[in-house]
Amino acid sequence: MSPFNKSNSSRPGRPATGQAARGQAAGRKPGSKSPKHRGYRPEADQPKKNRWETAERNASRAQEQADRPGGRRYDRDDRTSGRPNWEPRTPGGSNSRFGGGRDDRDARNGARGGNDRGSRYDRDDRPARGGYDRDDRGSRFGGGRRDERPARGGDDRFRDERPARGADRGDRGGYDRRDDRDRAPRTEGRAPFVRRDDYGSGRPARHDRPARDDRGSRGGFDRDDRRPARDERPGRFDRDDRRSRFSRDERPARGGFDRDERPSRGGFGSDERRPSRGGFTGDDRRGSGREQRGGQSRSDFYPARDEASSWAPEADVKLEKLQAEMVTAAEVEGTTWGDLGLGDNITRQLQAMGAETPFPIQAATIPDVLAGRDVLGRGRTGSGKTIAFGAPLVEKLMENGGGKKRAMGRAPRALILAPTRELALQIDRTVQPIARSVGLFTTQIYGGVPQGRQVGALSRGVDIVIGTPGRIEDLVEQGRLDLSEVVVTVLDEADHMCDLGFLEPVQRIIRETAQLTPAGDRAQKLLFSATLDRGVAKLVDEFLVKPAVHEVAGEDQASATIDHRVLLIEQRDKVRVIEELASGEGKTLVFARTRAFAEQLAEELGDAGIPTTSLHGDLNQGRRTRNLQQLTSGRVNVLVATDVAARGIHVDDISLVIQADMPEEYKTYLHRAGRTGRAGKEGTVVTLITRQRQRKMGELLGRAEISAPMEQVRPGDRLIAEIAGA
DNA sequence: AAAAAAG
Repeated sequence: MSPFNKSNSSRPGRPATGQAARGQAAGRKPGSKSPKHRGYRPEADQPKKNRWETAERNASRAQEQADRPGGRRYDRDDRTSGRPNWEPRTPGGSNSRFGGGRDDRDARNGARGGNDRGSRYDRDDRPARGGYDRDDRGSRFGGGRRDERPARGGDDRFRDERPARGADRGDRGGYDRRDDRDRAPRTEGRAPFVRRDDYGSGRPARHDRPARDDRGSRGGFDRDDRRPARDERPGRFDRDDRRSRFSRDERPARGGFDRDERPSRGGFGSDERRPSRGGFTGDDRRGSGREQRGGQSRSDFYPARDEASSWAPEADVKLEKLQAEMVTAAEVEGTTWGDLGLGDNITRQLQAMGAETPFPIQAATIPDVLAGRDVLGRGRTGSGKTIAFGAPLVEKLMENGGGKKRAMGRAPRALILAPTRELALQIDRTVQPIARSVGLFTTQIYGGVPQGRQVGALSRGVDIVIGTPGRIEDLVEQGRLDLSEVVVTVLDEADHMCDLGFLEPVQRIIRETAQLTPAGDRAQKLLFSATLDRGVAKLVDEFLVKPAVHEVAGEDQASATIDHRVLLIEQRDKVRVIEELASGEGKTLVFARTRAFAEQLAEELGDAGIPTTSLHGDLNQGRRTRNLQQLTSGRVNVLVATDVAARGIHVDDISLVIQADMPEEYKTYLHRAGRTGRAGKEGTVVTLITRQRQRKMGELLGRAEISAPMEQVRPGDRLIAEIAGA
């Protein structure tokens, strides 16, 4: 164990293992007593700790009860019972001071305490697992008990044929200690307190390094270059150098104007030579001609956004829709998977999963994906987008599998990026069985869990990587994930992946993927979202060539099976109204704008006797997974979430979506609403606003093309009960 | 403001 590791494990709020964990469970934070320690805070802790012990006891009892099969009536969320009254912390205060500042990500996140590590709510979770668990398993992820794991299609059936632990979930417990030894040399000499920013910007040393264009083709066959032997590098700035392959200052300025230096990618080195950008609008197929791109219109496509890390609410602008090839449901009537070009194994698997015949969006995109084209797909929430890219992707990899199939340590050939871990997991649950049906392997790469298991899976060799940008980029930087053979890249929720904070990592990751397939074809990019709009231009312009654009005709909001309502309330009545709305029979998803409010609401609903759980970024990953599973399994009927749950997450039979806070963006409204009314079922969306927001809300609904009555209500009104019962 | 990275 390096000194770095020691301090690391006792960072405030950081989930700990082994000895440290026992210390924490007893209310001590090892190391934090020493002024030399990073976790040191001069006093201040004492009274709070006492409350903690009580809280932990209570929570532990509650969890034990709740965990017992057929245990007592669940009248209170174990998570919230006995919760101490926190002294409000300045957001990001202590955590970012000690643990944060690792890099610009923390700077971007600014005030926030630093992801899972600094989770304010982790502690509630800890006692629930019981100390003996940790001793037995040596893992803080012991909470991932098997019986609690979400069902995964086809998983068990294939367990035996898998390479050991390959493609497994990261949070099952027991991370790989050998990995620690492997990593030990790597962390030596690394300055733990140096912010990434410091070595990521303006350091003279950087200029020694070869500029990006000197590296020649990034194409992915220059392995030696891609995995520099770290030992050859000057020791002290090891990290810095490692960073270089991905480094920021080599990146073209955002928005991707200076393509000239790049080796011709698909033939557009500069804007002038760029072949019909209109391809993006589909006019290579449709001839829309609406895309007159004179030099002057550029700023429309690349709104000059301030790069500043400070966040300012942006106006909710409705960007132009993409001109797309329309499919109608009638057209695809009677089409089979085989007609679209999928093989027998995949067809059988799809049918085993309940997808008898293709949905329209699938029928539209699959042939183009198989033909090797770049594809943009827009399908309403719940319209089957995952299979639309997952199935043909697997088919393509299988066809071109060659002899490398199942080779140890083979590099992945497909990459699927998602904005949240839960979505990545969910995508894998769909794609993995399809891949398995033809002998291909997937693995999930996402943060919040130890990386050992993921790295292990990669070193055994996988075909499809599914994950979130942060960890993927991290493993690439570490040289543990080689994307140079990735010939199909999928962005789910692509418009969201182009939002500030996501775009740049995504661009860096895509730049690491292959440009050409071994056969010399262009590597494919597939972008999918229910709200695909001009926002993806930044990626389309840089990475896609003449993409096919598809959407399903007639899938507008008016045709959806969702009932929209807006309730005008007094601010002080909000919680009460939510209680009344959430006390109905069906599954209810409540959206709050901030984690703190989500947590508070969950607590208050629990106190009101409504079994409620929560999902947001202040929970550790084990807890997140478990809480979502509680809703899926029906153990609780109410989940309060931040927008982490807004996109993509599929839970059967959510009958009511409550927006405790109005969304900032019309697209967010559509995605939140899309958690209900899935696959033709009915659902209701209620948005609570105060009178001051009335106008804004009206405009937002207009952009979303939704008409909803606005009605004023007070707690106890019959209308509320009607909606709750609906 | 949310999300996304440390074994």
